[in-house]
Amino acid sequence: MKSMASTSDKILDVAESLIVAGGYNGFSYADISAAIGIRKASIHHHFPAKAELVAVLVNRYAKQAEAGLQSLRERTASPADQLQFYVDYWRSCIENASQPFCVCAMLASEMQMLPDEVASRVRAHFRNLAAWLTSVLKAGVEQGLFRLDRRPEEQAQMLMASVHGAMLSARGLGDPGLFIAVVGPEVAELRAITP
Amino acid sequence: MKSMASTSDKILDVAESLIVAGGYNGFSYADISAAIGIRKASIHHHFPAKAELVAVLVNRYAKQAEAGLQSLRERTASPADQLQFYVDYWRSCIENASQPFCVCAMLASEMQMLPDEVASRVRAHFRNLAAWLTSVLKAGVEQGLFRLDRRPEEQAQMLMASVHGAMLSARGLGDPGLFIAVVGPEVAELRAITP
DNA sequence: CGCAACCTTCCTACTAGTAGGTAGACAAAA
DNA sequence: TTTTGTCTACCTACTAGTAGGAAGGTTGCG
Repeated sequence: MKSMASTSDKILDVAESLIVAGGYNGFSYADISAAIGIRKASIHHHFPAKAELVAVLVNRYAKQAEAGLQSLRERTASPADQLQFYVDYWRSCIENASQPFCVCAMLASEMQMLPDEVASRVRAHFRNLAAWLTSVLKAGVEQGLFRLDRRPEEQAQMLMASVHGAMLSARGLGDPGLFIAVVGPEVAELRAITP
Repeated sequence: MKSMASTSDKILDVAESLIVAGGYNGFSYADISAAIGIRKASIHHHFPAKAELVAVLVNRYAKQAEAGLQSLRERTASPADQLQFYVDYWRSCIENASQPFCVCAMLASEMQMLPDEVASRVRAHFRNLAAWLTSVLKAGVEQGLFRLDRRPEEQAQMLMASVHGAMLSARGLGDPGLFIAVVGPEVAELRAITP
């Protein structure tokens, strides 16, 4: 049997899904308290302040994401497949509603009123993700798998925007299938243009 | 002299900019009260409940947007120029920080915890925007200005996602210029593929 | 006209409930 | 014994929302 998560991990897990649902101002210690059967004060023992809790949460999220992307790049030979796996990961998250939005994308929309300690970590994750996409695109170009119309840096930003925008459309229109309907062709186009 | 806006319009104006900054849960009647020098109770006189205020606000926003897009289609001959004006509108909003995010995109990210009366209006605006983009693309194809790889409906969804995703990237990375860096090429590509 | 009834807008003063956060007691583990 | 985790009980500030009334304009009517 597993499920031996520590209390602080449980707190972060619940907070994460609450943030995905409603953002930084969309949840409270009371919500977490109710969800995991612990008093508010006990949460303050683990995370004295809300800003700190979310900062730790974003740290953990970014670290997991980076590890996932890193191992994806190591284990998967083709940059084209790396991109496909990345997109499929989000497709399944959104379609089975397990995590229908990116934590950092959610927080990025509220950037203007986020505590500094949170905002800077969100920015860092955006930079990391853009860098990973850039490196995958570059590798793909070197291997003759992709031919890009733009510089890899620009194309990576365009791809990242598509992914986040597609999440937003899926939410806004209440149609999970929209995610892959938007992102799928965008990725396919990179592979198709191989003259 | 102008600036003879009614109190309820002032309330909506302030609420709009507060929502753009922090979303539905990111503002309170007290914030509006402080911004326009009126008591909280007076705001409740105009808008009894918060959900109603935001519903009216989204209605107004969607109506203005629809009128703007409609007149753009009537006054501007080329579908290619219509698209360009649309994108440039947002570029200037973002670059001079006058309204650096779409109200409905902001609310769409919080969709899961929005009151029904607000959520349905946000969905409606997304549908309207997608429909407008679709019709512009269709007209462009008919006039031989665009040649799309996908059906106009799909291409419109991809374009809408790019626009929203680009707004998010500009925010998340704190770089207003990113908006046009992402959306510009996306639009240019539609025009370029005219064999 | 004069005057009352009404309506709109705003106010002060309040409610019940929730926000994030604190102090200190207690039990179990190291 | 000290540390760790949890608890009860509490605090202050703020949340959306309500009650009741004052000021001023508008309308209808004798």
